[in-house]
Amino acid sequence: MKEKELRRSLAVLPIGTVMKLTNLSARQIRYYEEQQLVTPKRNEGNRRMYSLNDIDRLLEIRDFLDEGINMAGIKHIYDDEARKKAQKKAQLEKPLTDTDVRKILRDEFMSVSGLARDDEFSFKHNKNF
Amino acid sequence: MKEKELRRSLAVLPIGTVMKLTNLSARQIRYYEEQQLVTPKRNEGNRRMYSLNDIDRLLEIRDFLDEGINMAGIKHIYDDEARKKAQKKAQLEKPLTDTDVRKILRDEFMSVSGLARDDEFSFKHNKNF
DNA sequence: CATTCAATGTTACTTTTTCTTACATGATTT
DNA sequence: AAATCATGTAAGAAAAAGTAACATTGAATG
Repeated sequence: MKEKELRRSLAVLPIGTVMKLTNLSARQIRYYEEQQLVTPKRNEGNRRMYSLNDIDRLLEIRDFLDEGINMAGIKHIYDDEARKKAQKKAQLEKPLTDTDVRKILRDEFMSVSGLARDDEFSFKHNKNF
Repeated sequence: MKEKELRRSLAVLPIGTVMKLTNLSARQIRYYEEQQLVTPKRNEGNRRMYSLNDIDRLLEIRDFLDEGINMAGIKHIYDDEARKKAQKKAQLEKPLTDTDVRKILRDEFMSVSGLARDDEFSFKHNKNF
């Protein structure tokens, strides 16, 4: 469903439309952008252009505000989300390095065997593992 | 899926966006409207606002033109479509009459059996079928 | 071949929309 | 009370879009 994703991220809506769809004022919408909660594209003439994803985000912001959460709170929520997403993505993108694999195996081994001493069973410095 | 239908018919796009999405000039888009091939909404300020359905329609028109079909031809196609759709809708709204049922059955029978002659197998004038 | 017509381009001028910036205001928070 | 947050409002400039008229081009037709 890559197609749908693309459509939802297409910046095709002017701010006037967004105002109607979200019941937010232009001032509010621009302010939320200033606060980095949305990042609309700009067209050649410097007009803000919004995607369906942006609309969703703005509706969500509106709901958060209605719930009494302030800008800082909302920012925090989105920062959290972004961090988690970035981490998950990073994991999926590049497969584990050798070092990662060694670390995971060692950790696994340790937790299973209960070994935690730097003894003959340690993998430390064992480049051939 | 009434939700989706609604979204697709929401007039949210200004002509500038439509130009980009369809690769048509403003002149072309307005001309097709003049020819009644599309009927965008207008906002309070009299600016044309298009829906996703309108976009589809315009892309289709573009394709027809590319195929060498002229306005008249395209109009005809859409008129046909509209007539068929209206008919189907009318059918769905009020259940079939006895006459309709008889006609449908006869047509079906004819096409299956290959009979087309006015002979002893004909249902013509057989009110009791 | 000259004419006509359909489809589109172009230009001029007006109105609407959007932009930025600055200042104002009513709640909170400190 | 002073500061800060979220939003409103106003001014002036730039961009987008509207209509209307005339221009161009390619295809069909007498």
